[in-house]
Amino acid sequence: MAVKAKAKSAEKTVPQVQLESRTKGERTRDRLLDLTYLSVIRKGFAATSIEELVEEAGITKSGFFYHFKDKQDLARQMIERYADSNVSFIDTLAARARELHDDPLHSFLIFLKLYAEDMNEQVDQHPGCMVAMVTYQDLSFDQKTRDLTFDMVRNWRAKFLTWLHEIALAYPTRKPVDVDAMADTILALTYGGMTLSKAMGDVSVIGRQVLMFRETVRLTFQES
Amino acid sequence: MAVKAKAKSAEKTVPQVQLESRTKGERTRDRLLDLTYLSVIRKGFAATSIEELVEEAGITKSGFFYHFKDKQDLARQMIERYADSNVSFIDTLAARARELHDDPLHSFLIFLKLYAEDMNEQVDQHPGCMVAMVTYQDLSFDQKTRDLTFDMVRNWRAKFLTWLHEIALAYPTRKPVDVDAMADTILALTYGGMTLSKAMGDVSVIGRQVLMFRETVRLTFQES
DNA sequence: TGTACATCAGTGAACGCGCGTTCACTGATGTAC
DNA sequence: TGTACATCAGTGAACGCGCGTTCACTGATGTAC
Repeated sequence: MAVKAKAKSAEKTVPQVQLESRTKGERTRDRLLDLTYLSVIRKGFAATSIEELVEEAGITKSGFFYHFKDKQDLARQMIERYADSNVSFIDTLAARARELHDDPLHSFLIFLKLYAEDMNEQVDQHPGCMVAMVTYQDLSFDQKTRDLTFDMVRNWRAKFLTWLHEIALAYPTRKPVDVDAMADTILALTYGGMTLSKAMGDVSVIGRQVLMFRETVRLTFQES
Repeated sequence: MAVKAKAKSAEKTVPQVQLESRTKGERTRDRLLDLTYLSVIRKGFAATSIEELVEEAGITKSGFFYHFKDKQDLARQMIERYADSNVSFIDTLAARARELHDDPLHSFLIFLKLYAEDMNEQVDQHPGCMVAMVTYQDLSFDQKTRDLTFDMVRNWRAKFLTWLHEIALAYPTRKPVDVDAMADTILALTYGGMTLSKAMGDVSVIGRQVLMFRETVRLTFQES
């Protein structure tokens, strides 16, 4: 979420008031996508009305249809943007962990710690609950949108799997380890933990689950 | 899901055709609740229309309002019935496990095995995804309905917690164990595993996750 | 620098459809005497 | 056993509201010459 704008500013010598590199239309579109995201998480996609979105965005309904072909288009664009930011979130965290330790196991343990901390902070803006939404409301979203979501899940899963294979190679164990299931565990604990933390009103659930899992990973590969 | 009907049959000597002890109205109401459950899981509550439900049930829309005050009433009754069957499902499994072994740890391990097997079988009819639905669509359901759901979660959690405390007492460990987090893990893996298995099209996810967790429990308390 | 045209980012009014809900009515079954 | 009434489990028609979508139009900004 760093400050990114302001790429090429003043070529006309006159230092115009250009604090924002995006056009007016792009800003409106982004605002609509933000509002959609929040509403979908709170109420589901079917209960998210265009009427309501445009009121919050401060434009008219017809203005909405200038930006989006129809409601399905809105869903697709929202999910697309969400998936992108989500993948880059994980990539950043993974890169940081790799940076802090060369060994695959130790960097993975660091990654899990960073992940747990981040999850505790993100409280209500949980990334990933979108996956649950799309999964359980499969008739509200079209095929393209669902595919985007599931690709994201597979993407995450594949990343974890590669990493775990690397670890398994460096740390051979006596008993065989089900690395596939291990890769799934992070995702399962994330999605389930989010549900649970919302239901119980306790934001620390995911973090604690991930830390417990971290201990399991450590013990699995480090049984001296 | 055993055969339950047929309590008091023929008091009038004439052995009337009374294979079903429930009245006609009760049967219709139950059918509506079944259809609602399936539709809510597939599309969410807001996207579940009364029109559609009554068509599938073979009655008219006004017939629906004979059974339910309004749409919220439908949600409440559906969740209520669902929560009841869910609690009794867990209770049955737990009782069976206790029956098979006296020791709290071993019966718990048996319980987890039974639970894992059941989850693999229930495939599409996953109990508990209702929790995710209600949680993520909190504005579609009224307070009463949400409370019912969250009470169910707390109910489950409390049962696991009691059991784990019993185990911790019988099997003291060197390092302190976070039993609260452990109780949450079963729920988190269930809810997250369901999401994941729907997203990946792989029904075995929950079962494998629970079995991995089972191993963790065993190692935690049985480190010789 | 001024004019002509194109694109951007919308507005305002209208549409038809489906949805939840109401209301007066009804045929079948149950119960009282 | 027959009649009177009550309850059960609905029907059929109508309602108003909100929603997604369309369409003709428009003021502001950008670009070409």
